[in-house]
Amino acid sequence: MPIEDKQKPQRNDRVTIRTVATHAGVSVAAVSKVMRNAYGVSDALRAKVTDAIEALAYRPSRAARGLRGRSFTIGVLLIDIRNPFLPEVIAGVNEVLGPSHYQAMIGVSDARVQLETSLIESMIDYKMDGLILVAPRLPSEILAKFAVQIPIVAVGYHDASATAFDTVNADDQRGAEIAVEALLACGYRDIEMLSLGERQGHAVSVVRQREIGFRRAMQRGGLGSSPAIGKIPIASPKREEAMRKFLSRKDRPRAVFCWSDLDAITLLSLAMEMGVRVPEDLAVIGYDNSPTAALGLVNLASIDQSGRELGQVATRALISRIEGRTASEHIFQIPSLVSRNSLTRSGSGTDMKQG
Amino acid sequence: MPIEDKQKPQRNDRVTIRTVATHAGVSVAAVSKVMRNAYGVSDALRAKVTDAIEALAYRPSRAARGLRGRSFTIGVLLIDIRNPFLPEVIAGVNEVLGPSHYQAMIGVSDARVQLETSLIESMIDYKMDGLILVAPRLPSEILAKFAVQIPIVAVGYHDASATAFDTVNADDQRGAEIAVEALLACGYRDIEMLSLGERQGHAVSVVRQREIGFRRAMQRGGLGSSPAIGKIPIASPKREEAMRKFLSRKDRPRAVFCWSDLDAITLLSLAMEMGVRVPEDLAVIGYDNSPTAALGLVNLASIDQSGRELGQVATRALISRIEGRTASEHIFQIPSLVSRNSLTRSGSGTDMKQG
DNA sequence: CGTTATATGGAGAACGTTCTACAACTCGTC
DNA sequence: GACGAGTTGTAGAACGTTCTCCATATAACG
Repeated sequence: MPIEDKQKPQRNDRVTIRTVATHAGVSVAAVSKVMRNAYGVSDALRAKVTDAIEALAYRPSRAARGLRGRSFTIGVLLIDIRNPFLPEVIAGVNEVLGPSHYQAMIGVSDARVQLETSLIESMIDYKMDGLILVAPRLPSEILAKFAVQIPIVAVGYHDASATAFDTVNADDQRGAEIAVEALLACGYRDIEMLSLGERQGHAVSVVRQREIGFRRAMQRGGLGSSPAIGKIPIASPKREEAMRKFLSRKDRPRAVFCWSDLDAITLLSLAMEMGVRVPEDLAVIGYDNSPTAALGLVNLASIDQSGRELGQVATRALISRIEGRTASEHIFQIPSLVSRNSLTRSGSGTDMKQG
Repeated sequence: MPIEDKQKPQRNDRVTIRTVATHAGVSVAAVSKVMRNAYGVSDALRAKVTDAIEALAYRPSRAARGLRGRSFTIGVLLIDIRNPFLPEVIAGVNEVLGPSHYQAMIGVSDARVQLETSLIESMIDYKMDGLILVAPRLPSEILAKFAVQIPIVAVGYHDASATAFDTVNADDQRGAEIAVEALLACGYRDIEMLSLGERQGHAVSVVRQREIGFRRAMQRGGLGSSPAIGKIPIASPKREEAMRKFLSRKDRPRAVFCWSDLDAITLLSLAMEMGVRVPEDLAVIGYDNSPTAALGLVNLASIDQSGRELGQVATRALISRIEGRTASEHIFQIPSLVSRNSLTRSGSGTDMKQG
């Protein structure tokens, strides 16, 4: 079949929408229409175009797409890549995105507000179609401002009053309550929480929510109106120092609830080094049910909040918002207890999962 | 009837390069020149423009930049986000990128060749300036084809003959030798390796390189011409089953070298469950020196290959290639041994048996 | 037949940058 | 006062899409 040659020198070897149009003998607009599944395309035209796309192995430029329309990319912002809980969220995101035509690009902010801001801006500048922010540090007003420019779903960010963006959370208050209830059920009364020492107490953060749940459950259990909450710094040398201090305290509590498995596991390790027996001298319960906690060597009881599901739900919410939903959604999941030997010597040592 | 993608992008009065130009009373080209630090800009002009940029909080659109020039973004492709070694690489990348004007965007391929290809293509389509591929699965010819379109540095990919792209590796052969030498130095003679059971043996992969080093060191130590190498599948249920089988073998070796801490740590856990004492009954040495290995509870001897440094070096290599280098570079780092209790009871006196 | 509605395809203006080519202006220098 | 040589700024053509009109062909109807 003769193809009309427009004498247009193809200096670049890249296959563009124009190459496809020429090859199929149709207009650029027609190809674009087929690509976008737009209205007003006959079966014959569609066939011609898809054949040409196939033959030329055409891939639309995301950069050019972003300039005008959608880029079919969603950005995921992680606060920290070393916390083993976060990869689970990514896995969930990818599972939902897999069959769709969207792709995820991940940025890592390392818990620095400055970098977080600039990554969000970059993602907007890339004309990404939506953002999933995992445990962002920015205040709600700032997020709301960004949300005007791009659909946003925040995970691990407790602000159910936000109207500009969606949130997806495990119920961290309830999770902490479950932890305390489990300790109480084992007969422990002298209970403390080891929380995270952040510079500014971020009311929306999962950590603060867990503190609230801890306090409520303790009060409900009749254990004082202001139960003890210790703060462990995030930086490494001071972090272990604080834990050692806790472990060697004379009035060390009988049981401890750690805000995260990360801390609980380090605590377990230090306890072993210092000859503090777990659970005989000190019962420990963590949060996240990370893979390391499940190791027989570690055997850490933990609150499970399925990062995978969180990622899946967040992704679905984001897509629905991209496709036009405007009312904000705030989704909660209920965490559950995974009982292991650090809580009580339970005989077999196999996992016991309870609602 | 066809489904039409409908979207109403909010009309946003974005600050563009044109806004800045008008505000500063200069041309668009002048602003672009200042942005790019190009030649032929007077101090007065520069001052006017930077003031306007500041006043308007102008951010250039990466999408538009990518269409014409550079996007100042580099793509990082991770084979798997759950392996705790990989976050270290990212950390190294971010450290080098931090002070520069480049930013990293990460894609996760989940070890699927199909997804890996499409992510690389996406990153090219985004007009990213360069790619760091961490332990890619694609064959060298394919990578070379991509490398024509975009600068590529492969990490954990042994192909020193590649001319189209750079490689950055720890010397995995040497690492395995060091592991065997350490086991020999402890007096163990009956040594096996537990390697990864991949579908197609990928000669460029770190795993195969470690097998080569293992064989060479064993032969050099006079321990047979074809030492035993077991294969552990990657999928979870079969994986533990294979390890249990190994641990309960009557002719189980006295010492084992695992290709990765991931496997070594699981092995340690199962050994404890099954009553196999480490190191008394079985000495174990891993690879990667991951944070979990360093835990007192785990205390796994391991070969350290500093993922952070690998990330840093790869990033510097990529930037130099983006800035014009054309000859390929193949960089090696020498790994080192971190001795811990899983290798030999070394005096710190920690007990592997929990309780 | 003429008129109108509908279905299909195309022209061409955005989108926000980069960067080449060139204009204008200042200094010397002969 | 003509002529380079150098310096500083600008105009305008890409880049590869999307998407709003608009043109044309066909069908439906009086």
